[in-house]
Amino acid sequence: MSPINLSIDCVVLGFDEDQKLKVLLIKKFINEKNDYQFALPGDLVGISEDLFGGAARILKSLTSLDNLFLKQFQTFGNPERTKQKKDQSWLKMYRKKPKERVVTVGYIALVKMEDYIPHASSFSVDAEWVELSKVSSELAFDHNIILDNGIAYLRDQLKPQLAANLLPSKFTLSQLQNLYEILLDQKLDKRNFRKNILKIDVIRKTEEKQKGVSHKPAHLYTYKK
Amino acid sequence: MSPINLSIDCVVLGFDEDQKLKVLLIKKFINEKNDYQFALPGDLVGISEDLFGGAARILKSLTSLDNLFLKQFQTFGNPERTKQKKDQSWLKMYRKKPKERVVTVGYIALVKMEDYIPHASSFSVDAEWVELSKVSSELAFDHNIILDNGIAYLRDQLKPQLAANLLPSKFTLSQLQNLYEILLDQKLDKRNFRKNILKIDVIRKTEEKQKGVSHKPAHLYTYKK
DNA sequence: ACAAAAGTGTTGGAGATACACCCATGA
DNA sequence: TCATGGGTGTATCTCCAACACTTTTGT
Repeated sequence: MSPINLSIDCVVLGFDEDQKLKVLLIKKFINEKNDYQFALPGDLVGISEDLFGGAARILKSLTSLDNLFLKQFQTFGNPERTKQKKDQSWLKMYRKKPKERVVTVGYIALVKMEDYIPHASSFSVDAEWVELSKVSSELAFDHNIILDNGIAYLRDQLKPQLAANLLPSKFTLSQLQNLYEILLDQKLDKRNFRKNILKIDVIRKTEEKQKGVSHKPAHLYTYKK
Repeated sequence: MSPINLSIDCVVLGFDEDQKLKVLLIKKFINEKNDYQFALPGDLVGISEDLFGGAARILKSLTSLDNLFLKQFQTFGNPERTKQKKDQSWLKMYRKKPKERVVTVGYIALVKMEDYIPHASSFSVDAEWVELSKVSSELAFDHNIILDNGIAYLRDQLKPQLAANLLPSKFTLSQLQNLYEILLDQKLDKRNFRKNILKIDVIRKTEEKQKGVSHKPAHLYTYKK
């Protein structure tokens, strides 16, 4: 029986200073002519490597960050998922056995952009933050599906604690509200939002305020503990 | 690189006439002396078999039922998950390569006990419905963990539609409430429960009533559509 | 002085919760 | 006639949604 290969693919999300939700994509060169396609970062699972450990390894090699929010959300096992024509060129260049089936475990990772070190990637290719709405619909393999499922998973897991993993360590209430609005895909009432988030008692007002903004500077908050 | 094997394990739940939530376990004989252990039904994934299709195949061979509620909930990939001593005997008897790593995809299935045909199993072993609270803490491999995670998944996915997959096609409101109470692990107020479930308009009262009970017979309801 | 986002309370309505008694049947 | 679960309505409370103006800064 021909074996099934197992890989991990990561949906890595960041929330930028410009208040946009972005995903980290890998630019894969698929031939000698510098043609490329985008893909989610991923790799085959090591033979004695834990799945979570594998995801952490991929993340670390990509961002040099440890201890990210990192959660398995779904496994993708369509036997045809790596069989499309568009994907054969890359497979032939980089995989010993390009025709073998690959099942992949999807992980979602949240990173604070302030901690992210550009070009820390040890991938032999470029990593790039792409705004969600601008992601190509022609990612490698079934990565568009994986991405969509990852985002959907995040949306319905959204809890106040989750946002802590995307925001800088000090943030304004408007930034937090913004993030919520993007993830929930709906406008929220400012006064109600503030009432609610303060009531559940997970964030604390600091002494500091925003600087250099041409309007009333906002107080900065942090997550408790 | 030594390959990673991929399997599927199913947490199959039924809601009995005696109002207990039960899981379908396989009795595995682990040596020639008729010693056995219990395990979740599962199998290796066929080389060109879809994951969902594989789960459906296992379910069908076990219950002869099609079109069950069937949902992937988590993948378990601890490299040590099949390495415990208690599991070696069975592996040696039934697997060609008992030492190879196995990663397994967990599916949860809900079956209507009225549709279930006892002894339909084509497994060469016995299948047995076991009340959840009475399940051995020494299932094969990491199956206790898989079971617990499956139940937890179900609890927080609980929606009215879900219950339809566990109840007989005609049921009383008390049965429905009972099921909710078990899944949510809390008592619910009878009047409020009825108000709510009727308001969301997913069930319909039929003409029929319970028979042969030594108290006021309850109306039977069905799910709409 | 103007533009731009920060910050702040109150009210009405909907939905959730709490609660107790009579009814129909079989034994 | 008794035991058992079936079936029903109301009052209260809590939570959520709606809503507009003043403040502070940079330009």
